[in-house]
Amino acid sequence: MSNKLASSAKLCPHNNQISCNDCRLGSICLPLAMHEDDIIKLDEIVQRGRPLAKNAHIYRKNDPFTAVYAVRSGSVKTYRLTNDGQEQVTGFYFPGEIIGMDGIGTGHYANAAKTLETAAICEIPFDRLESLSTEIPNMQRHFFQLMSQEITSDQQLITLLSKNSAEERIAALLISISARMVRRKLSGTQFRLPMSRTDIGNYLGLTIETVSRVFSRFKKQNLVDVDGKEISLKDLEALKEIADM
Amino acid sequence: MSNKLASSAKLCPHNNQISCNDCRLGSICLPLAMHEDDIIKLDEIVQRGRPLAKNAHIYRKNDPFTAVYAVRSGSVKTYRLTNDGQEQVTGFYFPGEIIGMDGIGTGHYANAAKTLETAAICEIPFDRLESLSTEIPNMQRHFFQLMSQEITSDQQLITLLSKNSAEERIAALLISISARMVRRKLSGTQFRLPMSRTDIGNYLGLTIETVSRVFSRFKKQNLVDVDGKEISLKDLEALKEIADM
DNA sequence: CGGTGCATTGACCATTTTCAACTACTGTGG
DNA sequence: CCACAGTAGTTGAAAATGGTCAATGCACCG
Repeated sequence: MSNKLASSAKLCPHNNQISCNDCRLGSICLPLAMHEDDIIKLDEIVQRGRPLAKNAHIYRKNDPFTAVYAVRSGSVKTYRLTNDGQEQVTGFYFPGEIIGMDGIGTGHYANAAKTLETAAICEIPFDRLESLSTEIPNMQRHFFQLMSQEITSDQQLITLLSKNSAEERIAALLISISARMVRRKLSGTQFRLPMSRTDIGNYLGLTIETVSRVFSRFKKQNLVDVDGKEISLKDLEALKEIADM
Repeated sequence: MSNKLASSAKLCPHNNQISCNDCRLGSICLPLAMHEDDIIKLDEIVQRGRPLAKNAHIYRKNDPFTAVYAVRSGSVKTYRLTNDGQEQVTGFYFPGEIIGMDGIGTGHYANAAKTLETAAICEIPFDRLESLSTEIPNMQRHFFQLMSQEITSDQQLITLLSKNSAEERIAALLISISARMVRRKLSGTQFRLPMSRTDIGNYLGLTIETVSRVFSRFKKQNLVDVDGKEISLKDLEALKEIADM
């Protein structure tokens, strides 16, 4: 019976009874490279809320920093507001990825995070994570790695925005999402883009019209098949070539 | 006699005998908000090399990460290489600012850093800083802050590249450098830009020609006075307005 | 069934890039 | 000490990329 429960938990990522040990994201999420007994300690501090609706805020800019969050299911965007109130999307996050680390320094989140669709989120209170880090050296190291991954990915985006054309930017985003799908053992060539064209454009520094036109061009060149948010990458190699990797 | 030495040390930032306690960058560098006896401990691990020539590398991409560096005098740029070998400048750094933290995660620097002019650099071995951090809680906190400042400033650049015109980008850079001059108790309206037009353009995602034209336009509008690398900001308010702050 | 939000497409426009010519400055070797 | 090559910066004209404005389509929902 309890066995049956565990196995059904593996199947439904929205389930909030699941433990870090059972979670099939273990191989890419925080537990990555942790010993089983350390995972149990981590598991004890992780708060699993009920699934959030689409467009729900996980935290807002300037909220006091209390926790980092792991996406368990669904997807999330982070964004900043410019001085004149415009939105700037700074990242898209998929299951197994961690958000909220930008708040560590100041004690307040520098970004806001909201769900792009129904999503389940694990909350990891930072004070408890901090004390856990002193117990588990691997934990601290892994955490440092996550922070500097954030820096690295921001700098990749800087390069993309600074040097690449609209087509190159969009190809790069598709390739990046594809790779993250593969990491989750899902199809890297057929998936659903959870974000709107507006969000894509905002993230890549393009207007929604340009995004739409590039998708149409890619379609005409038989590089992709797009039907609204459903996308299928028909020629991954050519896309990688365009994305310049 | 030793008094005389100490006072002359304060005057010459290239001097490598100076201690963190005497360094006039103390108020903005790592010692910020540290107790005097903690500064002495920090001082013991800081390596002060002789001044580096212009265009000297402090570290290269993929060098093993062993230390972070504080700029003591002169200035530095950090940059990445794109897959096809182009340079992408990711930051300019002035005295009191810390570089090299992008290496913490992977154990290898993700960027390269080179001097823009003759510069003195303090090397802070990371393993010793790490153990010092366990002794001095403030130290660890301050260090976390530095890392997330890096994230925040990268994200500001992302926003700038994504949303702003050439004029806005350049105004924003000038305002940023001006503010950092003021922080060092120097003139915020008259200074020397240590980097080339090429570096500015590279950093801001513009061609060198566009940078040059924007400077000329600003000059015509009496916002600035430019003579090569010497610049004087004639109308700080108007520039701030353009930079959208 | 009409409304609303999101996406697509076209025509036109603006900003920035590209290409090219020219100037000023710097350092090196004769 | 001068000449000259090489580097850095400025300016102009033409080209291109992406943005703006506007019309239309389409799905979802009260």
